[in-house]
Amino acid sequence: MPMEKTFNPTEAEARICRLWIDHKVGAAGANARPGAETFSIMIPPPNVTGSLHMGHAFNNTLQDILIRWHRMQGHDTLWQVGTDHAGIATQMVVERELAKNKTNMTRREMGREAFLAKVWQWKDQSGGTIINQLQRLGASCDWDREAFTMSGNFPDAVIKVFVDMYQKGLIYRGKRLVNWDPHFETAISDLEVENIEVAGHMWHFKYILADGETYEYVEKDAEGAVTLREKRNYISIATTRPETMLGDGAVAVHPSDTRYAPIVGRMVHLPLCDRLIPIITDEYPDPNFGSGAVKITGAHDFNDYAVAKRANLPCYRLMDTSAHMRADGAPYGQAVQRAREIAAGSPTTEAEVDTLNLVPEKYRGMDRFKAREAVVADINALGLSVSTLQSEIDPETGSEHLTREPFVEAKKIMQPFGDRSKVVIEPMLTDQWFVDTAKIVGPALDAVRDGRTRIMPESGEKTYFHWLENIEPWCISRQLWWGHQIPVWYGLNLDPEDFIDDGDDALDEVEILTVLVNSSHLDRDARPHCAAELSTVAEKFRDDLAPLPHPLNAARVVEVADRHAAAILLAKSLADYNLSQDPTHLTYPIWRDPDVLDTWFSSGLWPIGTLGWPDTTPELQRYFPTSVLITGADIIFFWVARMMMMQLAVVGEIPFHDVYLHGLVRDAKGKKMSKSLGNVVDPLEIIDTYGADALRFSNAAMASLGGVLKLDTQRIAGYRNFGTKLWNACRFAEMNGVWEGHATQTTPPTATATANQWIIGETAKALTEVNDALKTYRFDTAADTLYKFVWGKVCDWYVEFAKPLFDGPDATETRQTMAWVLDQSMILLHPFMPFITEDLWSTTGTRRKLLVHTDWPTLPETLINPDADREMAFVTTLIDEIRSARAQVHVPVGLKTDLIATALTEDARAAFQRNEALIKRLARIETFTEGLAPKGAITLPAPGATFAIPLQGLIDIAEEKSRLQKTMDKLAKEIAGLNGRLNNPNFATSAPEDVVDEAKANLQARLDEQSKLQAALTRLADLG
RNA sequence: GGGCGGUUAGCUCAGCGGUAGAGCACUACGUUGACAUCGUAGUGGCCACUGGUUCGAUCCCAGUACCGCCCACCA
Repeated sequence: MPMEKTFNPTEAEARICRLWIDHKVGAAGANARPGAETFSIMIPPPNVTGSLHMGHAFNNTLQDILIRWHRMQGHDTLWQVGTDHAGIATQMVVERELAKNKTNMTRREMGREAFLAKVWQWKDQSGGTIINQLQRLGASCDWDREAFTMSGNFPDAVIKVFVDMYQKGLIYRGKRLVNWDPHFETAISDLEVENIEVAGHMWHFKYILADGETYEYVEKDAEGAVTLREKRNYISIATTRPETMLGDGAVAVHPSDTRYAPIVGRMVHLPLCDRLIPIITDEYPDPNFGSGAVKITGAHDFNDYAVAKRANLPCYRLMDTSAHMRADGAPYGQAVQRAREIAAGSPTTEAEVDTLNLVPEKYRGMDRFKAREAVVADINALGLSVSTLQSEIDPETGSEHLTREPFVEAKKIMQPFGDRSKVVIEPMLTDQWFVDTAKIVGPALDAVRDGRTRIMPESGEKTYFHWLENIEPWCISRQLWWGHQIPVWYGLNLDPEDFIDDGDDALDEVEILTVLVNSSHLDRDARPHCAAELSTVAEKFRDDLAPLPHPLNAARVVEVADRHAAAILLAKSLADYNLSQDPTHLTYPIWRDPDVLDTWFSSGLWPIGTLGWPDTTPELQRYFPTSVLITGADIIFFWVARMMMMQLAVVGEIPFHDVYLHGLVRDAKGKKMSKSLGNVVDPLEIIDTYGADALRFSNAAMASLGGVLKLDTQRIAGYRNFGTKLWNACRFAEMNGVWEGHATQTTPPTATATANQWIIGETAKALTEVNDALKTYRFDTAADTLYKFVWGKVCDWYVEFAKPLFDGPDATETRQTMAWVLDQSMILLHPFMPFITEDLWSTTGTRRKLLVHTDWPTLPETLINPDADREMAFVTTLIDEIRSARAQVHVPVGLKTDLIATALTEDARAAFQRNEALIKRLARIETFTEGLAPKGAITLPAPGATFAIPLQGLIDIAEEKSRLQKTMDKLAKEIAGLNGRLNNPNFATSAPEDVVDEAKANLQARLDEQSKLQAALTRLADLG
């Protein structure tokens, strides 16, 4: 059955995709030669519930090109595939899904266990989507090894790393100010915060000095001249977040600030709060900004926190987990009473400070932004806002009034937002787990500094260093449910008094549970034990803890726990613990830390985790460290740097030798793709329209190192056409019997015809260039080379040369050469365009193997024949010139002309004769003779020859004159340039010899050409 | 505020010491033994600006302008 005119991607891709999967072509070690070097890549695991976007398509195309290239070379390859559980993202998706149906319970209503069941359900339902889409892209991963960060051995590996790092003191827990996402009600890391400039305001408040004190406030200009002198009873502070003033612990001024020197150490009244706070000095306030005095709210601002720590000020937390003003704890009067005692020096603890709710009753339970309005209104009402005089013209009377208005500055402020939730992040003082990154950053820096791991492009290396050299502790705990739960258990501090019942009856489950929950506040300071399995630390608890007054019935505890989160947690932990001892009764009050780990903590272990660590698996030994990581530059901190730190910390080895970072894929205009802009290009739609090969080739061609990647569908269409071009070259071959009896040949046929020798050499050149390009990750150069070779050499010239050769004595050799050249084209293109090439491979000739497992060629340089190259250059240049000249003097395309050689060297004559058929056909020449140019001919100079095309009556003499003149002008310019250089004495002495020689040869050739043209012009002048 | 990039044909980008290339777009012609998802021939560039180094600079260095991106606590 003859070939169709075009390749049908829709049909073929589905069929070939199936074929590859069924044959497990991407299995670890597939097509490997014994003892071959290994080549391994870890896929950046996409979110399990995600779908393929253009970034994935780009990224995975590059990985697949490398993997296929190495696999065809017989290397032992592994492309490890898998997905990430993506804590926040997935939890968000599932919550959103639940919310779609109003009859569903919310996450909180259904509780942790039930919600996690829903997440797993969702994972099972949608988790295969992206894997499928990767397959449609043509990715040749080892699908049987698909990993998932929440399945198989991976969670065990994660937990083991946590335990190991905990025991080495690399992980610690502490109450710190962290970025808190009020929507997800979890801590997030610095990296998950996006600072965005928004329109904000700055308010200025007066804090009145205690005991009616006053001072002389003096402002001076730069020269020291007094510009303002007044008696004040207040200090002015500025804030963009008025609601936080409720938690102020002090007002700070710079020690050198003379304006406030008289009142440093004095107390001021905190408005609305019935509290006094001190004026302290600290280096932090900038005397030149605002009033120079800063309110210090240790629990809600990172700078203030640092000041508070230095000054030993208590940090009063004002908000709850959803960023509403706190409504818990004792009444305000009581809390503030205790705060005053603490201020007066009463001993306290961090834990106690945290329990004190210093939000006055009025604001309790308010949303933080509502509270802001209320605080501002109330301070204004008290007359404690700094005010300015405003002039107002009465519209009726026209008279001017001066009024005092609160001073509120409109101001652009940088506000932190959660990168997932998009809500304003609240600095929050909470208990969290941290990786002590300072302790593990060294090896990660060294590995890149000494070149064991290379980062490309180099700018990525700079970014990497900059971040790691200024690394902050990494907050790894998340108050989420979907993730790896922290393997730390706590014993409860029980006060035996609490278990003494008023009556004579023994306490029942409900009462005991109530006591546990209420008395302990689930205090995590109490007897933490970290272990992969609770059983391994059970003895420690038994030695340490007092048992419960009497064993509780486990089932009953769970039953009575109701939906109180802490109670459920406790009950569940009790059950977990005791089930390993006694399936029905709970004996010891132990609970497990409910937090889960940051997703990046687990994905940071992706390289070793997917290879079976901590077991010393054969895969770990063979494929680790991996060869290269290909990923977006946007996750260099999130993932790349952390993998470096973690792998080095855990197994003392770099995770990968090379890191290839690429930019973000943008639309054709360079805009970020976003749903709201409506410019999102769906790779699956591109595949449907143009085929996966076209998308892949475009991706490769775009992949220059560094910069933004602009995706243009016109370009994709262009590469689809490129596939069609190859297809049709094969179709041409088929029509000419090239494939009949053809079987794959690793070595090219011995060719005698120059055109055949030449194209064999061109193939060898293309192979070398592609190899060199891929070795240095220049996917764009490789793609460009292949495009130029297949289209520009094979199709534009060789196929045309073959047409006359098929009719001549070299027909057999030419068929063999064409078959070989097209085979090589399919092989070389296969990593880039796997579908069309695999399909062509199967329909052309007899094949022992699928193309995906066909040997990548090694072609000796001796295949490049310089004589053949020179001769074909002569032929193609001549053809080009004849075509060009004909077009310029408007010879009708269909008209064949004669060609006369007016001068010809022996070499040129031989070259011409050997290729006469080709030249005649492609240049549309009827007859060729040697002799004198007749009147009315056009003249064509060539190396070693001068040709003329007689066109009596067909051309205008004037037109030919102007054509020659134009060429002469161009030549004259070049000659002038070359002369200029060669006549410069410094050029000859300073420039390298070969450059000088080249210039001389160049000049000679130009002069040669010039004299030929000049002769032609003279002849025309005689005529005309 | 700090850091890192970019500025080359109408558009998107390569090149990076020897006076410029590709694809697309554009113009003219064209059903020549595969291909109109095509062919042939063309048009189009003081390589952002100013200095410096050099025999020679689009390329190296310094500065300027504009454009991106990342990081950052000015209340």
